Order: sequence, then structure tokens, then C-alpha cells
Amino acid sequence: MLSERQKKILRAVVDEYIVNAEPVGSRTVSKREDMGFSAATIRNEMADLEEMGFLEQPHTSAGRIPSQSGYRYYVDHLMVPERLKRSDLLAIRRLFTSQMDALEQTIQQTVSILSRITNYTSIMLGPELYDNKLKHLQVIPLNDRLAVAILVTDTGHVDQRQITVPEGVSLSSIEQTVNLLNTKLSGVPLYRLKRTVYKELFEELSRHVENYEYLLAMIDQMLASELESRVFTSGTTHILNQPEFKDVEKVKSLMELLEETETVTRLFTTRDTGVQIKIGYENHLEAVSHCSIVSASFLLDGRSLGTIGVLGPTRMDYQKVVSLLDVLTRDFSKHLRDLYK
Amino acid sequence: MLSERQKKILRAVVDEYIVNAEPVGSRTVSKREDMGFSAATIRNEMADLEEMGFLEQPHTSAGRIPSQSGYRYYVDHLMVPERLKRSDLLAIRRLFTSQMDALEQTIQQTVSILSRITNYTSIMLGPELYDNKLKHLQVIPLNDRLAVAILVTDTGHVDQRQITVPEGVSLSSIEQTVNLLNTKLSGVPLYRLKRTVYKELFEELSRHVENYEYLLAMIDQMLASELESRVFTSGTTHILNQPEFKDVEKVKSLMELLEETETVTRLFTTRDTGVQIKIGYENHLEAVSHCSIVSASFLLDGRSLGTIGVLGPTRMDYQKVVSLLDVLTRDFSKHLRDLYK
DNA sequence: CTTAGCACTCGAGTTATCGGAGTGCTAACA
DNA sequence: TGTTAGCACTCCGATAACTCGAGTGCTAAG
Repeated sequence: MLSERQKKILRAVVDEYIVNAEPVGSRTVSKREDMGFSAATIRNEMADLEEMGFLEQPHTSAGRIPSQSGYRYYVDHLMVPERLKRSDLLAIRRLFTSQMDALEQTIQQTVSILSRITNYTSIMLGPELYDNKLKHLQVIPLNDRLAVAILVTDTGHVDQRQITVPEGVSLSSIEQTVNLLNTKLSGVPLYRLKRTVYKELFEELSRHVENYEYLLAMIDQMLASELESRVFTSGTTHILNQPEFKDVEKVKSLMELLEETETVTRLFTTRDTGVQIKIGYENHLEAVSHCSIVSASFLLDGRSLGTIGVLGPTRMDYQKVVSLLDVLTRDFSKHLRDLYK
Repeated sequence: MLSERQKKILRAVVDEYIVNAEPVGSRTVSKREDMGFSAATIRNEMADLEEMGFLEQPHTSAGRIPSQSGYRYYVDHLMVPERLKRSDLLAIRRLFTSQMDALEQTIQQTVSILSRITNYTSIMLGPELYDNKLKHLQVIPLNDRLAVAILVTDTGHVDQRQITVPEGVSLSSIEQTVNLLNTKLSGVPLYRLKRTVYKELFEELSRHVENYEYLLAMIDQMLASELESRVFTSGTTHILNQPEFKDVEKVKSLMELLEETETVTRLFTTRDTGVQIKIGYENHLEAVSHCSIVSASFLLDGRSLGTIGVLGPTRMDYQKVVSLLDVLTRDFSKHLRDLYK
């Protein structure tokens, strides 16, 4: 257990280091407002804090920097979510009150504003579609062998796929069948679509079309791409401003990581509600061992629909990011509610 | 006019520098196969080549590196497009002979393979849609006030947009009108769509719907987004491997540039047919003053539909990139032809 | 328990040193 | 006249030596 003074000092060190990215010395700390102890006292305490593992020294006779546990303690017990700037708050509100755009556009704007305010790379996963309900299914022929299949969900998401009709199948028969599917499947959630088709429509279908397997495969494919996670990114270049990324190698490994959808999804997905913070090695990945990821889910009816988050150096402005994400997920959840109800 | 020997030497210097990224000395050149002159002779010639502006010295008593004009001369007169590796050629062929995917997917794969083979960042613009013909227009209502508008072209491109129906307009009237538009406008090229609507359908429309301006505006919006240039990128991180980008600042300015669709479009667009090479300052942009851009258009019926290109350091493997782009644009053009005819 | 004082440490930044690759020039040679 | 060997010279880049100062830990006094 830390004494009040130790907390105060740890807090000061982290705050200072977040701003300046340089080891913090005892003198610097002692000079802060309402600190009220001499450098020597601070030094003793700092030595203790180091022994406890909250601070570390890059080398003897340098100041201290927070260790990973130091950040963890700070994040768990010391920091106070920052009051957002009016202008930032306004910009966010405007995002969601402006005339409703297509969802994808709103998402892109959201991610973009988040990265602009924080100056970190920001990422959004989802929103997940798999309990969206089918609204409309349609095949539009382009020529004898080519057609476009379109799927619309009740939330207005559209997926399309070009299909080549194999020899021996007529486009008209496919159209016919799709029309049937369209009326029968309307309102069925996507995740149940496949099952419904197989179980309830199998018989009927085999009466209607000579080559129904083909159709089923097509629907399968569309669903697969529909349900796979979608990643939106913004502000990738911001990390280049951080002094911890003056080394090109680090930049490279991070950039490469950001291009792997799957890894990004894994890193950012959060099970809990509320803002989640993962610091350094807590991410279990070498490339982000000097990064922190702050993320939060947005909800619809208490269900997590997707995640929005920020990637930055462990020396991150947690106070700002946390309150920002808090507001953003709230507003985005509300936006989704407005949009779909 | 350069003597044969000078050409041979310039060629050797460029070739060597492209591989090693280090100033090339006279000894190195003289030791190359079928050079057959002593270092001293080479030195004299190199001094001349420098005077003519084709080579430069980073400092006295270092080897020579090609100047921008050096590269220009090399590209215009010296290089011999390289025979592609069988495996690369095969990979490309497979791209286009595999079962036809949606165009967007093929594009992404094309760009991706280009960057993988070259190890440079590669980019594709287009394909332009504006002489695509309208195939299908449809509005799918989601609820009382929200709907999705879908536009399909004869090439299978799908654009969709969520629309909010304003007070005082009924969704059914909009659907009705869109049906009318759908039959009347089918087969009209996109770039003539607007004019056609205004000129030929104005009267008819105003009879059918109380609030047709709204619809027109919607179509306008869709077209706008339809016609704006589309940029596909791959292998952004490859530039990080180039020694000329060990400095983070350069990386940053380039990355930021790559995020500006408009600039990228401007840089890569080529008027001419065939492969175009722009070296360093020929791009008229500080951020790419140490880069070369090699790009080529792909054609349908002799018309340029889009561009595919590569961004790398001026010290680029032009011989490889040029022949690669040559094959790629040919094959892609052919693919488009197959797809749409 | 706190703090002033002080010797000590160590890295960052600067300057000095050194080796070697590469040049330009000269003179000899074909 | 063109080519080449030889050689003195240049200059970069890597390495070592040096200095400076911020910051520490320890001690002893308040």
C-alpha cells in the first residue's frame, strides 16, 4: 500500500513524463505546485517507489520513468479523467447530430476525429452485423453469365457480390429463387440465415431450382464476408510524432501490425463494458510492448456491437483518452439507438 | 551525345547504385564483366559524366551516384526492361484467370501482388466509372423515414447510400418515382445521367412526385461519390525498408502524402499511354523529391480507365518495375475487356 | 522525519584521432 | 592520342577521449 505522499509523487512523475517524455528528476517533482517537500525527501520516496517496482531508472543518475506497473497503478488509482475541452466536445456532438449519414461514413468520421483530438492512432471495430435482420435480397443480371447479388439488412447495411453463373444454370431461375428467398427470409437475423435456409427451405428450394447448391454457396459466401470483422483506422501517421518512434524499425513493426486485420481485432476487442486499458506487455505482443491500447465497446440494448480505441505509446495521456472514449462510446451507442429504433 | 563507353559506364553506375545504395567507385565499375577498362580510365570518364550532369559526388573522394538527369538518361536510353521471373509472371496470370471475383477484389489483389513483387508501395487509381451505364436503380425502405438507395452499373459496380426521407414526403411516392427512373434511365451512361434526368424527365417527374427536387439531389450526391477517383494502396510499409527512409521525418511526410487521395491521384495520373516514369523533382512535390513514380494506364477500347503505379526511391529498379507494369496493365486491360464484353 | 550538503556516477554531446576508400593528376607506355 | 599505373591528397565515418551537468545516494544536522 502506498502512502498518500508516495501516490502524490508517483502521480507527479507519470504526469510529468507523459508530457515531456524525459526521465523525471527529484528536483522537478519537488518544484511542482502543492508538492511541498524537498528534493531530498522526494528522492528517498522515489527510491522506495523504484524498489516497489512502480518507477525505474534508465541508468543510475538519471531521473525516473514510470514502469509498466507504475502506469498500471496510475491508471487504476491515481488519474482523474480529464474534463474535455468545449471545442472537442462540440465537435463530437456535431458528429452525431448532423443529418444522419450512412453508418460507415459516421464511423470513419468518428475514428478520424478521435485520432485528431488525441494525436494517436485510432481504430474502430464493427459494428457487428450478425444480429442484423435481412431486409432485402436481390440478384441483378448484368449479362448472360454475370450478375450482382445484393443483400440489405434492416440497419441499412448493404453488401454486394459479383457472381458468375455457371454453365447449365439459367439466370432467370436464379432470379426466381432469390425472389422466393427474399420473401421467405425477410426479417431473419443474419446469424440464423444459413440454418433457416437449410432447414426450412431446403425442400421448397429443390423443387424450384435445378442447381440450388450454387445459390446456397453464394449466400454462404456473402454471409461470411458480412460477418467478418471490419476495421476502420485513422491517424496512422500520428505515431510518427512520438519520440519513442524515432527508430524506423519500431515504426515498421507497428505499421505492419496495423495492416493485419486479425491481430488488430484481437488487440482491441474488449469483453468488459467501460473503458479498458492495456499497457505494454499486457497486450502480449512484442510489437506493441511499448504501446498502450485504450478501448471501449459501444452498446445497443446492453449488447456490445463494436469497439473503438486508441493506440499510443505507454506514455499516453490516459486521462484525456479515457474521458474521450467514454463520451464517444456513449454518444455512438445513442446514435445507433436513434438510427435503428 | 555520350560515347558508347560513357553509356556503358553510366549504365554500370546506375545498375550498381540501384542494388547497393552506395556511391560507386571507379574500381568497382572497372571490375564488372565486359567492362575492360582500367579504373583510371573509368575515373576520367566519370569526371566527364559528372561535368555533364549525369553523375554527382556526395563529397570529394567518394564514389559517384546518379543525378536525376542520370536516372533520366538511363531510363530513356540505357535500361533494358527485365525479363520477368517465371514465378512472378505466373502469379500475375493466375490473378486474372482465376474465377472472376468482384472487380474491387481483383484490384486489391493486383495492387497487393505488385507491391509484393517490387517491394515498393503500389497504387491503383480507378477504374473510372463515368462511362459505365446505369443498370439498376432502387430504393429499399428500412422504416418510415429511412431507406437505402442502390445504384448498379453495367459493369457490376454497386453504390449505395442511406437516405433520410424528409417530412412531407412519403416513401412510397419516392419508390414509385425511382421505379420510373429505373426504366427510363437504364442504359444511360453515368456522366449523362444528370443531364438526361433534367432534360427529358423533368416534366414527367413533376407530374409524379410532389417533392422531386429531393430525389434529384439524392441522385446528384450518389453520382458525385460515384465519379470521384478511387485509390487503392498496398505495401505502404515497404518504403520503410529503403535505406533512404531511415529518417522518420521523410517517412512521415510521405505517409501523410499517401493519405491525401487528391495528391496521390495527381501524382499518378498519366495522360500518355504506356509506362510513364517521373523522377524526383519531376513530380513537383518536395515530399517525393527523392522518389520516383512509375505508372501506366490500363485501357478499354483505347480509352484510359485508370492507372496502376509504383512509388519508390529514385534509386528504383526501373527495369523490373517497367516490365512488370507493362505486363500488368496489358493483362488488366484484357481482364476488363473479358469482364465487360 | 525532513532537509541541506556533497561526493559520485553516468550519459549525452563535443572534439580529436585514425584508417581507408576513392579521387585527380602526372608520367610512362602502346 | 588514348590508356594505364602510380601516388599524393582528400574527406568521410568510425572510434576513442573528454567534458559537462543533471541527478543520485548518503550523511549529518536541524
